[in-house]
Amino acid sequence: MTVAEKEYTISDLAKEFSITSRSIRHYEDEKLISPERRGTHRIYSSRDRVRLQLILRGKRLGFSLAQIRQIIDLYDLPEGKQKQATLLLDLIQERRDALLQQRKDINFMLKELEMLETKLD
Amino acid sequence: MTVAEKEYTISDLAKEFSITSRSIRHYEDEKLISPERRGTHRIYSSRDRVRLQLILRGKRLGFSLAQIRQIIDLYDLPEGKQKQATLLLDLIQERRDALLQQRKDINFMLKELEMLETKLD
DNA sequence: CCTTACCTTTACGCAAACGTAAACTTGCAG
DNA sequence: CTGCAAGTTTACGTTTGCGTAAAGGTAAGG
Repeated sequence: MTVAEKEYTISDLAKEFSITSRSIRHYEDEKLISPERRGTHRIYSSRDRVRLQLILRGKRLGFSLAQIRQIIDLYDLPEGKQKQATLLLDLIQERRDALLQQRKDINFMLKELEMLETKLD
Repeated sequence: MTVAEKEYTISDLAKEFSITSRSIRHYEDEKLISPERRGTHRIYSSRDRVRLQLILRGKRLGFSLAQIRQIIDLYDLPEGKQKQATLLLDLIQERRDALLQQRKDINFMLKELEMLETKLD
């Protein structure tokens, strides 16, 4: 007996994350998400909702949709399959490096903003 | 006696930061930087170089050139002038909030990447 | 059955951030 | 003086990430 999964319409998610339905459909066009279809209508699961959150996080970090897809694809690993594990680890390392650089940039800018603020006595 | 300031050509900086001269000229078109002219040629000072670094940092963080200009303009305050200090402080706070959110996003993603990595035993 | 709200696809539009080609000009090295 | 590399402007082209109709399908209430 499977517990009833939560389901969402496209506008449910659009409202919740303050984006347009158009954007969500666009992410689908770009293969970032692929909700179930009930007839013609899209039905989003909790997993889809999580994917959308990942997408938006990536966007806030300035990643392109293509890059975000790369990251997301990492989550959909065939579990046991680590055939190309090396490639994946490389990709992960690459992403990590970018994120660490970004964190440095952020910390630098935060310091600068602080200095600017005190300058305004 | 002023110490001789370092000077750079456009391709000096392009090479150093691994971008094209076209990009640098574009930033100038968008009023993000305005190097001295010696005849028709552009001459970049150390201050210009720092500005360029700021621009690139902003880019790595996913800010638009327009947003970056806003940030950069904060650095060029008329020193004593805090006439619109409130507006500026608001702007600074806004930027800071965005940066803090980004840092959260980064930390989240770093954790996720770590989990993914261990999943590849 | 009909309205109303919400969904669908298709497709053209648009701003941002450069790429790229064209057609010069400039400034040294030889 | 002559190359030749590197600079310049002008302007059209390209990609990304949606906005915005247009034209209609669908489901639930009255």
